Amino acid sequence: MTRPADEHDKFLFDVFAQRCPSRSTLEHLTGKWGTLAMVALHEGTFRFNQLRRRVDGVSEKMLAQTLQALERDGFVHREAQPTIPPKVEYSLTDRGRHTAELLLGLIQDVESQMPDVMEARQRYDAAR
Amino acid sequence: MTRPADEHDKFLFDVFAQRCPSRSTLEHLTGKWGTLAMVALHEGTFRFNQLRRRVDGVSEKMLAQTLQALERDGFVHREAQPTIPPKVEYSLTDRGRHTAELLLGLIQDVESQMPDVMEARQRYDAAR
DNA sequence: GGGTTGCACTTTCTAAAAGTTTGTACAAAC
DNA sequence: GTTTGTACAAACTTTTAGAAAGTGCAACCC
Repeated sequence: MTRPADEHDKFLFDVFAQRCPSRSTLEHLTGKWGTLAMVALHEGTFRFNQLRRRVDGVSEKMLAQTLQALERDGFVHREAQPTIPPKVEYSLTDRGRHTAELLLGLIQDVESQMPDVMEARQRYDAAR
Repeated sequence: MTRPADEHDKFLFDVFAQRCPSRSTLEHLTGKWGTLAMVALHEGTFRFNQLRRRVDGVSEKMLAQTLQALERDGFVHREAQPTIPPKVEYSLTDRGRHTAELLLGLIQDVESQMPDVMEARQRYDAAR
């Protein structure tokens, strides 16, 4: 008799191990644009260029790449209409929405800590 | 009469704006090594090379750089003894510990979703 | 006592990633 | 009929990450 599957899986993945697939998934979510894309999509459905304007500073290439990685991991749903000009709508999957909430919490935490962060930076820079 | 300070600060920082200082703070935390370093330090105090072994795959240069950024932002505390050989201990500040808990939650969420992620990847790759 | 190892980095060099620009095939607005 | 917009892909350039070596000494091995 083997252990139940969910108890087993708990120990199968470890982000601290270099080769674990969870490492790349984490990077897709926390990479420079991953977090911003996820949290933007948490606000609703976006078309490609709409999303690009929301995520200030992202290049077309990187947004496409980021969205492809997130779609492949099952966080983002891509709905394309094969019309000309093309119309593609991006939204979160159920799983994506769940994770986006954690990322949203993180962003809000960071924004609220910024006054303290700015102060810490000044103290650090002054000390040299 | 002005608005109270905390209500004001809420709107002062926005990660979606390219030039907002909160953008770089978020990147320090969520960058490739930031998250791993924060969560490792959540387990306790580490010396430099000890941490390097814990965060599998990080180079000396990147770990030093990551820790400096996190120290400057006030998430990490650095305690150096000017002995030979040098002894430097890294730990989280109170603020760092608070944020590290959010990152830990994210990591655990990712690890537990990995079976689904692997399945999603296979479906995505099979569809071409 | 001579060689290796460990410490916490910094500096230099190269490989990989990010960013920029151009091209696509049309359609609608001007 | 020229410009604008769509959602990218491909080619090229710049920035960054990673790998390797250097530092200055002390403690261990044999």
